[in-house]
Amino acid sequence: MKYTIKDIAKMAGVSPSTVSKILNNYHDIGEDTKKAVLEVMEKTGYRPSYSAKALATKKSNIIGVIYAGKINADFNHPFFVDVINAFKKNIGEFGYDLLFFSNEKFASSKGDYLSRCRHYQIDGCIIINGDDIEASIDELDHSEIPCIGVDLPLSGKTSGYVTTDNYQVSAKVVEHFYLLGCREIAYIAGNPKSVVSNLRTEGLERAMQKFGIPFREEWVVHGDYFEESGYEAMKKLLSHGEVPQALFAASDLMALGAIRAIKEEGLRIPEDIAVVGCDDIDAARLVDPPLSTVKQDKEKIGKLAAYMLRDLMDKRTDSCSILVEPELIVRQSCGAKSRDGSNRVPVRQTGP
Amino acid sequence: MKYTIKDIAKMAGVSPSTVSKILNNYHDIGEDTKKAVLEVMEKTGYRPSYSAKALATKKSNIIGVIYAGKINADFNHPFFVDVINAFKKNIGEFGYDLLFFSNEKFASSKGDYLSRCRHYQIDGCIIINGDDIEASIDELDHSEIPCIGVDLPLSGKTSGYVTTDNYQVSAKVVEHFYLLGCREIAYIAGNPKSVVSNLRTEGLERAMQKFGIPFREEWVVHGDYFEESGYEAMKKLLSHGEVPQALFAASDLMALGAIRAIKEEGLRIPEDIAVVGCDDIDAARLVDPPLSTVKQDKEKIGKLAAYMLRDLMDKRTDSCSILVEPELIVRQSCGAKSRDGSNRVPVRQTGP
DNA sequence: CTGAAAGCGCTTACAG
DNA sequence: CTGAAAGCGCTTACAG
Repeated sequence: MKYTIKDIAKMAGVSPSTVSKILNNYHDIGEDTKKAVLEVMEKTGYRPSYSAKALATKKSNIIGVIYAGKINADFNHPFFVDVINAFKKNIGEFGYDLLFFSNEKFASSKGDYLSRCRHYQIDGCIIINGDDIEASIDELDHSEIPCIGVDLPLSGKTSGYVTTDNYQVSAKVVEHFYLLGCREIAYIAGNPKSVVSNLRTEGLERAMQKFGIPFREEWVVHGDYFEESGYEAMKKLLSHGEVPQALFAASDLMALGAIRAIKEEGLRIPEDIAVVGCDDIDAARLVDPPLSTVKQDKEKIGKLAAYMLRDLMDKRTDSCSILVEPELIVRQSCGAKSRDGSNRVPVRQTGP
Repeated sequence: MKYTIKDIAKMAGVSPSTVSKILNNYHDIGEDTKKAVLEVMEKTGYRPSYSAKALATKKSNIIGVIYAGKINADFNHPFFVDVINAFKKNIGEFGYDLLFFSNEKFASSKGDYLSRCRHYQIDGCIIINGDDIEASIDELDHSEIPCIGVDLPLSGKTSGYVTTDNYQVSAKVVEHFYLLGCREIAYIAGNPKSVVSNLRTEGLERAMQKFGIPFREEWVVHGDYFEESGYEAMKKLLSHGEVPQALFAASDLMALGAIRAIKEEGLRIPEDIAVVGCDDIDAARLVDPPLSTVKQDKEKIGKLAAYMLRDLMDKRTDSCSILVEPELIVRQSCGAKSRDGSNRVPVRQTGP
């Protein structure tokens, strides 16, 4: 049996308006009336209709989740899945549910995000960055609907974004290598069309400059984030005849591919080449040698996104943006730790 | 500017009823009228209000996604994330969006899934199985709302479920070991409270019986699916003094933990102990030796769930259930393939 | 402190 | 083939 606000009103001997006010925590309600109504609600297990409320208030308590642009995989993206997870948890505590747009049905009008948000009367959006962002994201960004970008700089008046400080990602690695005495650093970058990837390359270049390490173009090669491309990239790097002291790969998978190539050449890790990856995937700690890597604070990113979006929706803040510090996870592949886990004193000689 | 059905009607010189009929593809509409209205819609970029429609029709075009019971992680569960991904893709093509319930806000009434589904006028549900299922799942299962369980047998008149054939999971491993000449098979099981885990244990027992292999209680030990528990379990197994010819672990992570323990004892894989895991996580193909494993067909499970739910919602079918075949992925850890990838003739002697 | 009434934007018999 | 009217279940000024 499904009850409406009218039923409850009748059963409690009051008007629907009164019930509505109790539902919405108005304070000018008599104690006795309130108690009586609450009792009826309890007894009947009454639950207000969501769509009726949404229709009347033009508010939905629903947050839209958009995977913008081309993205390798929606849910099973190793980075975003954790971010969304943390986001869901935190925004859930504010009473919002999450609506994932299906792109398939509306393939033609897929881009028309604003219309779709209005259609559902979405209260706010979280937009996950892929490659080749559609133009209509811009439209949404600059609409009246609050949006938070993840790894995607938004500029609308009711928008904000959270990103890992991608400069720091490479800067931390460079610093670490520097302190270990490595000056010849090779780099396997990601897709040169990706904003994130380019920020990291830039960060690497700057950090090396800062430490007075020469940045050599021929030691930068691009992959596609997957293992095979890391293998190929490393083969190419080694084909020059020179062996770099250290390697930074923009993804753990590429780092693992590179390690395979290095081993095939009969070189040792970290003795001949120190390796650091990026992402901290599960496999990183399970392979041999355990892979040092840079980890993004996905929990914090998701949580910040939730809090920022809430503030935006409540009009407590204007557009805002935050950079989150990445963390360097030191395992054995970079040579800073010996197999038994103790710290090792850097013994390398600098320069050729 | 937001248009309503009234605006469109006025601009096209017809009644709202007519517009509504065009929106809903009624066939008794004059060609000219239709064309005129469509034109206005196009020009204005009109999008009907979702909540108004939902209120009037009591249909939402939204599918609820419920993670029932305690589950280690919602989105980043290695198995379910792929299932949901495939589900989303397929159900999206039927025009449905996905609503993920936030459990946090409603912690007290968390269990009251039925109310919440009615509240949103959810058209159907997909329910993901965790441990210790709440009683209210049962209520939902037996309600008028169509539900599909994943790894969760539902019994309602408008419910169905899809599961991997968990008997086959262990049966395939046993058969494989048998053909390699292994008769002494140890097993690291999962949580003894988990239905799935118990089905697999049962399947193992039966299959071994079928092949005339003795099932020894002392060679079954339980873990919690994570790496450390696999390590501990293997230590325990080896502490008996006897070394099994083969090991099946109910998760890849436990298999990797076990491999660590085996290596520590100075034993070789697969020469001394052949190992097969379960899940086919990324790390499985990246470790040394690459881990043989059993893979569930997550794509198919997600797709079937979508099709079955659609049929249930359209009342094209009654309750239904499907078992999906698992697949054995042969790599090097089980001894069937040599390092160079060629097949190896089983050379083991049977028995002690 | 409480209630009558209009309105949110659709759909759906029903009449013509 | 088209339209007038009632209804879906809430909220919100407004009056008292």
